[in-house]
Amino acid sequence: MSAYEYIKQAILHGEFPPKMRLTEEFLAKKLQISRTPIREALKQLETEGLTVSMKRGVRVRHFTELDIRQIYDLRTLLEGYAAAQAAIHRTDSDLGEMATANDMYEKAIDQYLETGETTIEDILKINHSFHDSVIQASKNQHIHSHISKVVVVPLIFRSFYWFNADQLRHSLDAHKTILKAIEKQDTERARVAMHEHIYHGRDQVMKHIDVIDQQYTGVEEQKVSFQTER
Amino acid sequence: MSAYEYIKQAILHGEFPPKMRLTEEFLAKKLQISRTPIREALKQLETEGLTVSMKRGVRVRHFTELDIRQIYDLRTLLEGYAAAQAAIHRTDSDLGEMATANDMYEKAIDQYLETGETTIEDILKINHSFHDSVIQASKNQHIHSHISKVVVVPLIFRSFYWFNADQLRHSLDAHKTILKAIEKQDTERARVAMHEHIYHGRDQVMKHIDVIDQQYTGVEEQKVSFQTER
DNA sequence: TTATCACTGTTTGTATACAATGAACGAAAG
DNA sequence: CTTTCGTTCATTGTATACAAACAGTGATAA
Repeated sequence: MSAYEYIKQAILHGEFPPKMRLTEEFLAKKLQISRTPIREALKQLETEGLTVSMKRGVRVRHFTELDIRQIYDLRTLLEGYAAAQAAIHRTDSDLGEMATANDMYEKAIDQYLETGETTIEDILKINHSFHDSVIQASKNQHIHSHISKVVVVPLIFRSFYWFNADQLRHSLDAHKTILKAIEKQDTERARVAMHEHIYHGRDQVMKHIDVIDQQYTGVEEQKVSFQTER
Repeated sequence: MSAYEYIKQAILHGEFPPKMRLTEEFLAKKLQISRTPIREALKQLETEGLTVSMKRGVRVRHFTELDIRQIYDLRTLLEGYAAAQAAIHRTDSDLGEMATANDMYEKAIDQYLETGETTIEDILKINHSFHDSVIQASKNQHIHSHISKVVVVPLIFRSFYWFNADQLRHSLDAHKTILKAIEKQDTERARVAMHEHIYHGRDQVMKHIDVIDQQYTGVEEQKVSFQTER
């Protein structure tokens, strides 16, 4: 696993919480490598928007409620467009891939709810692969990088994805609706269905956002908070 | 000027044409600095999509006609959304900035056509600042990075922006229409006006795309072409 | 002739040393 | 007591040396 992937995962899994200061040396010691590859990783994460480089050091970016809202707006716009384009350009093999991803999704959900041998992580991955297949079917190569940038942020809050059976079923139904619209080449229906699906996901995240905000206060070094304390 | 800015400018100005191989040592010697900052610059350019890293070396990305078409589709989507949001969220000071940018645009065009003391470069910059002011008025902080990624590619072809008087006037009118719609908070009109404006710009670029494609054949090293020659 | 293999040179990947910079701390002066 | 200045230390920025990887080349064998 590259330094980039490691740090990204650590951030997304909450190991490095928002506002935490990431010094190069600290990460280098942690990964047992030199600072050089660390710097590259940090630069990349910064251009992706996951970290913010201050004058001194790099910090994990803190996303406010407004940030999440705006990011979801963009995701809705982009994935809605992808769905509409997929409805135009989809081939039979595209439909096959989307259907496969969705079948796997259904199975994973069943397994998760019944036996518990499938984890939420697995479900998120499979969900992701369905969305990917839609993007692929849109035949716009350039849209992918934009969406991946916008998709990653909510994952920071994945620990709050305590999906219950209803939510999971609802999500599966949404996928099926989207798939059907793309199959029938109904562009507007595909776009709207994707819109609703993503906005529903946003609502789930927003429910927990204040809990999240609380959890990460005081992560930045005390020196900084002392100033505020006056 | 940082290495990143230098290389980016060089690419956008056609000094490093598409498919050209950019070895780190070459750039380091050219800029009289070590490879370390060069590597960072290249990594950043790669995540922005201006260069492509092969197994051996980094090359300036070659954009096909399809690429340009798809990139413009995304730009239309994003800037159209920005215009619509601006129509909702614009403040008086936003309107002021947009109006100022547009006044400067008008003056620059007049100067360019009459006295010639203003260059196309200047006009492009001012045009850019109008679009920026719209994005700013949209109040979505995150949209900016997406648009800047998508705006930069057509600049590679800026040498083909031989705008005539008609085109420049048309562009100015479009700006005015957009501005008026945002002022009146007519979201749909703002979006559509922006759509038309950008698609018109795309058409200008597409007219010259085959000329561009021809110009840059044979830039890659001969060793590669020899294989094809059989 | 063609395929395979080892060798060579070029180029990237990584480690490390040192320079530059900025923040924190403390001392001195108002 | 507060402000300002300079010193010190932590941290990033840059250069450079070396390791690793890969493409190209030529030799050898089928």
